[in-house]
This record gives sequence, structure tokens and C-alpha cells, in this order.
Amino acid sequence: MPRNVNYSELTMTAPERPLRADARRNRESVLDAAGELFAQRGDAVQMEEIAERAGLGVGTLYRHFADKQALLAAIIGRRFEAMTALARAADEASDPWAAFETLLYGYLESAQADAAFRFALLGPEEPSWNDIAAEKTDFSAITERIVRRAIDAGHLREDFRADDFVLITRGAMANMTDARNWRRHVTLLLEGIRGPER
Amino acid sequence: MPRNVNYSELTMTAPERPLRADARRNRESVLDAAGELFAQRGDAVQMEEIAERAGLGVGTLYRHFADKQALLAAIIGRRFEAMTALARAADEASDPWAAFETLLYGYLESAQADAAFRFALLGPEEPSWNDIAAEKTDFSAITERIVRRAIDAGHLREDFRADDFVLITRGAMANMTDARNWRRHVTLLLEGIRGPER
DNA sequence: TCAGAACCGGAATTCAGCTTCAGGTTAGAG
DNA sequence: CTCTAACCTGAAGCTGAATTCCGGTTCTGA
Repeated sequence: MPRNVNYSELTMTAPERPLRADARRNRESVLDAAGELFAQRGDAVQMEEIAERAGLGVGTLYRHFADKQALLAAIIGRRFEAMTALARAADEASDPWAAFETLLYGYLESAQADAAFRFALLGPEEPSWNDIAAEKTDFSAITERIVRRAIDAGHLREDFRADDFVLITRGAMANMTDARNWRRHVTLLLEGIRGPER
Repeated sequence: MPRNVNYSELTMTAPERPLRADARRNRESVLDAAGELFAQRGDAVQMEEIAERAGLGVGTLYRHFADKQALLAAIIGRRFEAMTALARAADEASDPWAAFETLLYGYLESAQADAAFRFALLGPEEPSWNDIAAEKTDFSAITERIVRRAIDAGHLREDFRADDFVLITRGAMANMTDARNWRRHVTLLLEGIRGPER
């Protein structure tokens, strides 16, 4: 007889008994509220605030998620899934460079809109986010393929590595204080900053 | 009759009465201890830990610095001064590109060695760090001159701006998880990542 | 050498947030 | 309709870390 079961598992193993209707509804509210607030102010939001926005008591948050980390992980997990979907879509493009740009800018636009996402990507690895590691692997595989295509088509320098994609995105995210800074950063990266006299 | 005077003013207006010998010595110990620890783990160190490393009680820290922020500000301020000195030195180089590279890599190597410095540069503007703003102005002026020289000599693209220097450094600092990542990042930036088929 | 201002130590206090828990409520099976 | 497991609430408890406070200690000028 578990008292405070954690249904936040991202792996979709259905719980023995489905949630009661009100519980399912509330869980959704929590996820929505947390999603918005985390996206807006990252880690800094308080549990109480999330509960209020969801129209629930704090206790209810804890019925659905073991702790703040678990809630954050659930939110982050969603974003990662979306990102993998984005990568998959980008890979559809027949033009290799279009695929690369779609992936890069799509990724960064998502990051711009979501402080929690940036937080997860820029900060140190959270050991509690194991579920996310698997998602990352999927994403990386697709990225790898897109990068390779761009190289083979001569759009990226020969020695470009998928890891470099991470470098670029981290760099850009660090410049997201202002809406246009990160675009400038990416532009400089893509075009290079050396002059004619190099 | 002030009780707990804040001598952390970075502006060197000497206090009415010079500090007692032991006090001056202790102040130095605090600065040293805090400098090392902040450099190592940034914001995350605790006052108690700093006190211990300095061989003093916490109360003593608070005799010299109003609060943790003030102590951090004092440390950061020192780094900024060093950075301005570095810029001045770089500007001495007769070769414009050498000057630019010296500045860029010197700046980044310092950042690599100091988490507190990165923290101050990457995080949002702290309102309590007013003293540092002045130092920043000096630094910016020199950077501006170095950038201009590099452009005029044809080593940097015409539309390069001093602000871009900030973009680059922020980007690189975000990639300082691993010692060589940021160098790769800078290299990509300088050389560009587009292939022959651009 | 001595008084007392300046200084120091570190236990006690404060505080902000997360988390728990002892009841009250409600969905929904029978 | 009834009963009860599942659910919800939010005040109270807990925790970790900053900050205070005051009795004791140490400089230093006379």
C-alpha cells in the first residue's frame, strides 16, 4: 500500500490501476502550470507558486511527483521528446543544408522560448534525469546523420563533428539574454569572422 | 559609531583610520580564501567554509564585508582589474592580430581558471556590483581599440563589432565544462564552419 | 605598563523553500 | 445509493545556509 506513488516515470509503463479522473486532470494541470513557469523562469519558481497557478494545494504536487526535481525532469523530458521529433522532421528535408539549418534554428528557437530547457542543457548533468539520457541518445543519432549529410554535400567543413553541434548550441544559448544576440552569434559561426587578410 | 563597517569598497577611498594590523592581515586572509574557493566552485561555497579556510570565525568575515554578495563583489572586482591590465598589455602589441588573439585567449584562459569570474560574466547583472561597472567601461574602451585595429588591418570582417567580442567570450565560457571544448568553439568561430560548397 | 577601542569567535537566530502529514473530500465500483 | 480507497488541502515541520550578537581577546597610543 504505497503512500505517495510517483507516477512521473517518463517511461510509459502504465500504472497497475489507471488514475482516477480528477487525479488525471490535476496531474495535467500541474504539468501545464509547471511547464509555463519553468519555461519562464527556470529553476527559480517555487512549488507553492506552481500549485497556485494550477489551482491546487502543494500537497497535490507531491502526490504526483516525488519532489521538485522529479517535476522538473518530467517537464524537461517532454521538451526533449519534442526536440527529437523536430530532428526527425528536419531529417526529412532532401536538401542537406536545409536539414541542418532547420535542426539548428529549430533547436535554438525552442531553447529561447524555454528557460527550463536551457537550464537542463547548460547546467551540469543531473543524476536524477536518467530517463532523459535515452532521449538524448535518439536525438544524437539523428543529429549525427544530418551532420554527415551536410558534410558529404560540402556544406560543412570536413572535420565537423556532431559534438560541434553541441558546442554551437551551448554557445548560442549563453547569448540568449537578448533576443537577437544568439542569432548574431550563430551567423558569425556560420560565416566566420576572419577578414580578407587572414 | 558604526558597528560593522563595510570596508569592501573597491574604490580606494582610505577609511578614516587605517585598519589595525591584525585586522588588515585577516582581511587579506579572507580575500585569499574566498578568492580560491570562489574560483573553484563559484557561488556555491559557504561562508563557513571560507572562514575555516581563512582560519577565522564567520563573524570576522562579516566584520569586513557586509554580506556574501559584497565579498563576491570584492573578488570579482579584482579579477576585472586584472583583465583590464591584460587588455592594456595586449594593446601594446604592434601586430593587430596578435593583439586581438592575446586579448581573446588571455581573457578566456582567465575565465577558465575562475568559476567566480565566469559566474559574474554569464549570470544576470547584479545590481550590487556597481563598482565593477566602471572597470568594465575601461575594459570595453581598450577592447574597442584593439578590435578596430584588427579590422583596419583586414584581420576581422568589416562589420565586426566590439559587442561581438562579448558574444564570442560568452559562447566560449558556456563551453568550459571540458578544458578543450572552448578552444574548439573559438577555432570554429575564427575559421568558420562552412564547407567549400557554401 | 595599561586602558579601552577595535577586533574576533562561534553558538544562536533567522529565513526562505521544500516536504510532510493529519484530517476532510470525492470518484466510482458494486 | 453506499462505502471506501484514492485523492486533496495547507498549515506545520524541517533543513541548510546566511547573518547576528555579545562576551572574551588583542592591539596600540600614551
